[in-house]
Amino acid sequence: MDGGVNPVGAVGQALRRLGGDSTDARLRQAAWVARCVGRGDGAPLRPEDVTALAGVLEQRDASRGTAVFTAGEQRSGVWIVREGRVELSLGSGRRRAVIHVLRPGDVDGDIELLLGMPMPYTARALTDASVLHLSAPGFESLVQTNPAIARRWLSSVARRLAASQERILGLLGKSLTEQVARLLLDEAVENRVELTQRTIAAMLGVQRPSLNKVLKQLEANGLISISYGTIELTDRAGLAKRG
Amino acid sequence: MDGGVNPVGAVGQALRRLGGDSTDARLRQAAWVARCVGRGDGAPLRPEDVTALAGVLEQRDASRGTAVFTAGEQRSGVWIVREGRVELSLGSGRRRAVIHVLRPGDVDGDIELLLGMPMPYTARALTDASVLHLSAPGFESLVQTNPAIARRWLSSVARRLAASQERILGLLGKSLTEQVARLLLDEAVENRVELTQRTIAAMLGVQRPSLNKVLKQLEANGLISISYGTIELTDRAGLAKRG
DNA sequence: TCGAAAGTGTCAGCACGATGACAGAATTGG
DNA sequence: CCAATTCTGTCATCGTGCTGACACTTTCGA
Repeated sequence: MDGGVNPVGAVGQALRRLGGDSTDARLRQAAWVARCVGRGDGAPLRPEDVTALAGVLEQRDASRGTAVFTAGEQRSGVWIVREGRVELSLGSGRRRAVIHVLRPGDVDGDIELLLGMPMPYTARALTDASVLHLSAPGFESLVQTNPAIARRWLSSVARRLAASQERILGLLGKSLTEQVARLLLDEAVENRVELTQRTIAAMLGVQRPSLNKVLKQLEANGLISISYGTIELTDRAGLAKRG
Repeated sequence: MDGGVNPVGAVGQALRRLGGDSTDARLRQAAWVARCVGRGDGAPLRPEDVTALAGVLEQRDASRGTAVFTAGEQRSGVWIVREGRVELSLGSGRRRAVIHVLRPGDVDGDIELLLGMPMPYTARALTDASVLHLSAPGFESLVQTNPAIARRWLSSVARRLAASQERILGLLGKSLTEQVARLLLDEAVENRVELTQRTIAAMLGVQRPSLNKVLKQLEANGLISISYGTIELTDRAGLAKRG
C-alpha cells in the first residue's frame, strides 16, 4: 500500500476507528468470502448429485426482489441456485453494496457452515429464481452417510479457499494497475464486471479515487469501457499484458 | 501498494520476468501455504485419533539435518510431527530461505494433497525428530471409511485456509507499520519470530529496506529487539496498539 | 415527475515506500 | 581459523497512491 494509506499517528488511528474504515474492511472481507462460492468445477455437488439428492434438498422459489437468506443468519445451511440470478449484498437500505451475483449451479453457505460463522451478506433474487436448500442438520447427515460426497466436498472447499487465497496473494506487491487488471479479468462474466468502483476499491484495499484514476487510464487505452455499476472488458488480451 | 512497487512499462515488465520478482512471489506463496499447517485446535486429528491410527500411520525418525520431504514431491502424503522441530524452507543450497518451523502436533501435507499440488517447500529436521506419515492412498481410504474423521478434516481444512485468508485480508489497506505489527504478533512463538527480514518482506510483498526501516522504528520505541534471523517481541501490548 | 441518494469524475498537495546501491556484522562451511 | 556468504543497516531520489474536497451524472423511490 501506499504511504498515504493512513494518516500516521493518533489522528489516523482515531479516524480509522470511527467506522469509515471498518465499513470498508467488512465489505472487503464479505466480498472475498463471496469469492469462495462453489462454481463450475469448484462446486461440491455435481449435477447428477443434485438430482440424486432430490429427496433431501428442499426446493424454494424466490420471486424477484425476495430475500433468500439474510446477513447474520447462523447455520443458514447450504444454498444451491437452480434458476435465475441471486444478488449478494451488504449493508441495509440504500447504503447496500452488491458484492457478487450467484448464477445457476452456484453453491453457497457451506463454508460459513463449516466455519460456524454467520452469513456475512444478504442474498436477494435479482430475477425470479429457484433455489435448493440443504439445512445444517441435513448437511451433517449427508457427509456422515455418504463418504463419496464428503470426499468431494473436502476437495471442493480446499480448492475454493486456496484459489481465493492465491488470488489475493497475487495482488500483494503489485502496482495498482496490475492489481486492477487482474481483478477485472478474474471477475468478468461474459466480459462484464458488475461491481461499483467503491466495491472494487474496497476489495483491493485502496481508495476509490485511486481506482478511478487507473480505470480511466485503462479506458483511455481502449482496454475497458466504464458505465454505471458495470465495467466492460473490450480487450482481454491487452488487459492481461497489464496484469 | 506503493507507486514505487514497479518500474512502470516495458522495462519493469522485463525486470519482473527475470526472476528477481518471481523468486519473491514463490517465496511469498510458499510461506503463506505453510501458514495453513494444522496446529493446535486447527489440526485435523486429535491426539486420541493419532494413537487410534497407530496401525495406519508409519513412524519415521529423522536425525538432525535429514530431509523429511522435498519441494516438488507429488502426493507426498500427510506428515505429523511427533517430536522435535522440522524446518520448512525454499530454494536450493545456500540460497534457501526458512519459511516456517513445524512443532510437535503439527500436521502438514493434507492441503497439498487435496489440491493436487506438489509440496512447495522442503522439510528438514532441525533437531532429531520423529514424524508420522500417512500415504496418499492411506489418506483416501481413511476418509472413505471413517466419516467422523472425514468430517473433522473438512472443518479443519476450511478453518485453516479461511484463517489464513483473513490474515492476508487484514493486511490490505493498512500502513506498513500496521502490517508488520500484525504479522509479528501472529507469527510469534514464545515472543520470538525466527524469520529473516527478507522472508518477512516477501510475505508482505514489500521491499526489504522498507521493512527494515519500520523494524528499526519499532525497536527504537522499545517494542521489539532485532537480532540475526530472529525478532523478539518485548512489548506485545504496545505492538498490538500499532496493529 | 421530481428530488434525494448513490455512483462517477477530477484535482492539488503530500507522504510513504520503492529502488538500487553500498557497507558492516554475524554465520557457516571448508 | 579464514573466506565466502548471508543478513542487517542505511541512504538519496523518485513516483504512486492517499487525502479531502467538490461537481457532475445516473438511478430509484416517493
